Amino acid sequence: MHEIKLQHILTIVELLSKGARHNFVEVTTTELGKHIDRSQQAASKHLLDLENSGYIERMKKGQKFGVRVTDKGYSEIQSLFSSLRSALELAPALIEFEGRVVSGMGEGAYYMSLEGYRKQFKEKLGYEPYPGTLNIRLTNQIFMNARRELGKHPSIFLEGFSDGTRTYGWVKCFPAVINDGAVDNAAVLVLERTHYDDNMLEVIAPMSIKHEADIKNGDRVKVQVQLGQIP
Amino acid sequence: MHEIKLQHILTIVELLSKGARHNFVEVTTTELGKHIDRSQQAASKHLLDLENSGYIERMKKGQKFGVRVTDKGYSEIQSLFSSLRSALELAPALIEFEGRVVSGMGEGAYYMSLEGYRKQFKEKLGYEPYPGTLNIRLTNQIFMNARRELGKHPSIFLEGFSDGTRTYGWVKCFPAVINDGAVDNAAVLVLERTHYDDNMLEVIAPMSIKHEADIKNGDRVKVQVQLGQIP
DNA sequence: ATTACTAGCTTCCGAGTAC
DNA sequence: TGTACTCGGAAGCTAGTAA
Repeated sequence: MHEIKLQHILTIVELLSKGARHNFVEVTTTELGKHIDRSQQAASKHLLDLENSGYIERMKKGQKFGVRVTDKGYSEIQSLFSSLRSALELAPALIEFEGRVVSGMGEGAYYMSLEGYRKQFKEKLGYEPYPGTLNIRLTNQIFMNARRELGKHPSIFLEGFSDGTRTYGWVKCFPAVINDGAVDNAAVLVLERTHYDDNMLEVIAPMSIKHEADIKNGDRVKVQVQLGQIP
Repeated sequence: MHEIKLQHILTIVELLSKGARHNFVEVTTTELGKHIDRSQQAASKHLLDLENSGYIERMKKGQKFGVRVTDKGYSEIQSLFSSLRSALELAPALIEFEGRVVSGMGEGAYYMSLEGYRKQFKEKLGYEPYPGTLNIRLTNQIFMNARRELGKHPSIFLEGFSDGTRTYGWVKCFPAVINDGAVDNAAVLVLERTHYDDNMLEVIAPMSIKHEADIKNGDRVKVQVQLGQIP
């Protein structure tokens, strides 16, 4: 895969940023060492190794050297660059949860039916949720941790409001898919004032999820939250 | 600059491409070692080190581990990515030459005045060259090497032609700047059939370069060839 | 000034193996 | 199966120094 030794990466990068792609640039080993945070001797060794491997070329220029990165050296860095890019970009923006359906306490359904939320659902999600949230108890510590950090990610944000008597907190919605597509327009809710623990996941959809996905209380269920779809 | 150890880069990249940015993914040290071309023990050590440094988080998941890259780990990779990008992109596409002006042999000027070339100059460079090329003898081995490889780069290409009697070879033109801008619309020529050595540089411009830049035979002169401006 | 050799130290890795 | 310990060797680094 990567022929080049990792230790040499910073050295080539430093040379490239000095313009050594097309020109022989004057670089002293002392100066180079300082930039890559190594000793002068290490820098010298790097240049020797890189030269022997055909990644750079050097020309005596008085006492110093002129150094240039070869095509071979350049393409090695490009290759590494591509690896990094795909690792960073392809990181699927998708958080998976697994758990068991538990009977809803009716509470979520009540809040979601309030006019102050319903009109925001309609406006921002494009539908009014089926009256009744799906409650999922997460089974693994891993998922509980992920649940706890869900709120950090960009979300569809419903403002809190007041009905004169009391105030209601904000709600963050995360588009989600149930059981690999059995329901594909659900949303996981994160409430400002949650009434559950971190091991509970509350999910809504335009239709009854239990009916659509044919699941009942106690069944295992998979929820995939889609990140990166919110502008 | 980069806190992360270079040896750990491939490990994190591998984890990220498995989706470990947002989820705890199951990875065995054996499998991981195989991907980063190290032993199982090395992979295990990497994970331990990365965990202790706060670049990844792990959760026991049965016998295996669930591994996730933390924000800290992610931003380290992003930082390295940025370094690579600027090294690759900012690599100034500019080749510098230095040499001394020598008296032209008149030959270049003759060829450049031929109708077959002149109309191509007008069309592709936007001007007809001043009758008389500037001839520069390169002073340093470094520049001679660069001169030799100049022809490999993308250029403004003038086709060869025949006048019935004899044929004339192609000419590659490279936009160039003389003495830091004294003349900024010159062009270095690389001829198919060069009449000079690799240590000679032939330059044209719409006006007399000697007059514009106030130089005479024997003077030192700097020529900067601009690459990457040719589509 | 430079570059780069040598010696010695530290880090990293792989094999064997415990759990 | 897994992970990760110890240990011996290889690789990488630094300091000193030669040229």
